[in-house]
Amino acid sequence: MAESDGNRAAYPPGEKKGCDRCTTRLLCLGEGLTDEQLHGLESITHTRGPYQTGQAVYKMEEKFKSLFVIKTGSVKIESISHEGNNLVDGFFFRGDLVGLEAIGADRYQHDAVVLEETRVCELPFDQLETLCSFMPRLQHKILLLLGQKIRHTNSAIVHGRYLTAEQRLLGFLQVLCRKNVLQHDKYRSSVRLVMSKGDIASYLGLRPESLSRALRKLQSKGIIRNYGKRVEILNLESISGSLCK
Amino acid sequence: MAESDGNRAAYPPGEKKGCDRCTTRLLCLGEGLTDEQLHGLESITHTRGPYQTGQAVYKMEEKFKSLFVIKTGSVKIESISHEGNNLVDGFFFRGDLVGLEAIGADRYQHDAVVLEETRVCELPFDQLETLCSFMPRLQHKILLLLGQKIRHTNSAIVHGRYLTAEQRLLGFLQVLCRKNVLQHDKYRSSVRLVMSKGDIASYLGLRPESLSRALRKLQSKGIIRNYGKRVEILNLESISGSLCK
DNA sequence: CGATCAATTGAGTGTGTTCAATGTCAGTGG
DNA sequence: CCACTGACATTGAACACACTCAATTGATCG
Repeated sequence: MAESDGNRAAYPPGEKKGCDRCTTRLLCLGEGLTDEQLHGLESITHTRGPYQTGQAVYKMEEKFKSLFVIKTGSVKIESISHEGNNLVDGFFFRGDLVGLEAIGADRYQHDAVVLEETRVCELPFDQLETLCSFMPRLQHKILLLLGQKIRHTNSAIVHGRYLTAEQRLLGFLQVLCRKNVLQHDKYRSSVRLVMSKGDIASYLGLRPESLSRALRKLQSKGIIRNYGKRVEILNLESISGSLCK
Repeated sequence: MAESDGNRAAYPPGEKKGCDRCTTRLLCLGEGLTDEQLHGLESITHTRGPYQTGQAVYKMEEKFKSLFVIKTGSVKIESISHEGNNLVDGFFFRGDLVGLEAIGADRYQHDAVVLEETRVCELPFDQLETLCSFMPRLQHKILLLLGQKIRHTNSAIVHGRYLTAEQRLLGFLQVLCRKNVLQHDKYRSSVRLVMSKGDIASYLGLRPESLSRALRKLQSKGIIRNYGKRVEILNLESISGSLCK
């Protein structure tokens, strides 16, 4: 769980290369599969990277071909608004599956840009589909994931509409806490913001200025502490409270 | 294509009852399947209804079991916000597939409430999954639909965030026009609003008051004409213009 | 060390909200 | 047939929150 335990250590020497021993063991897809099935899944995957900050795993112009699982690092997906601005549509972390939005489309719907040094597993989608036909358990898992994605996206709509800037920010920090845990004792947890404030603002549907103000406000309320690229959450319970109010 | 050609006419006498000859021929799922495959699909479906205005096809409390295809009529899905208000999350019309949000969840995520006399086909999801294992084409179709759903929901987020009340309303009317066509010549089309203004407002993330003002504004601009439960769109091109501006 | 970009802060504006009042329409009963 | 009712829709006035624009500070990198 500690964040600095390197990636190398996770590959026992003598192990076969590639995804055979994926750090995350294809976290989101693999759980619940037999070893044999897992092996089948791993046989179609390819490791990619490491990508450096700012590089793209895929871009909007490219034909949709594969999904990607994040082994280490983090990724943002962004598109262009009608006005020509960059719009951040999501953040992904270790174990997350990226590219679901493009399923059934001709091309990717976003640029998937890396926020730090990042390695991923590529899963060619047509092969994944074929595999699903032989592995009902895997098929089930994929459907489940897509359902989750739909639910999550749906709740983001409510999130975006009916909540104030402060509430959105708190919700975001809460999610970030769960996904990207660094330290996390009962009353105090701290999050490293791998993405820029501008990206966060865009993701939350705010101007950077408004985000900045919201941060300051929460700090003055004693709920968080803003150290630039690191935010400390002092008062975790008040989060859920604020969200429900 | 003509919308008033009844449902009975689509069932040749002597044909087996049920969904064997679904009016919509399982529009969203069936296309591209062989007759034999289609028959397999239809063998797991059950007709439900007619439901009357206000009745629920399914409710939040119920265990997720089935997806539903709308044969005739229309449906809204709604949930409860943190503050306890009703939130309309979507509208569905003939041929649409309802319930995708619940895939992989324990229970349905919404109440699916009927807006007029409505008939649906029930598709038990576990049977659908099993069927998919034997019919890669169907599996592909389902995945495609889920992808579409994700994309659609995603774009709704942008929709909700960066557009003014007028723009949202225009976008909504545009979609409604495509789905729910009554008359539709090149410069003039008219939409019947099966749902209440309050539902529309909720769906667009507005107060009913704001929606009302937006309607008036667009009318004064000569883009639409508001006849209570029917809206005439006078100036279809200006819609896309307004959206991009 | 200056250059550049990100983040912050301030003042003024605008769009949608809130709250309250009025208007409209369908259904019901006198 | 008309008055009454209750839900839905519209309108108005004051307000709140996030936006815009502009200036300042801070961080990073050559």
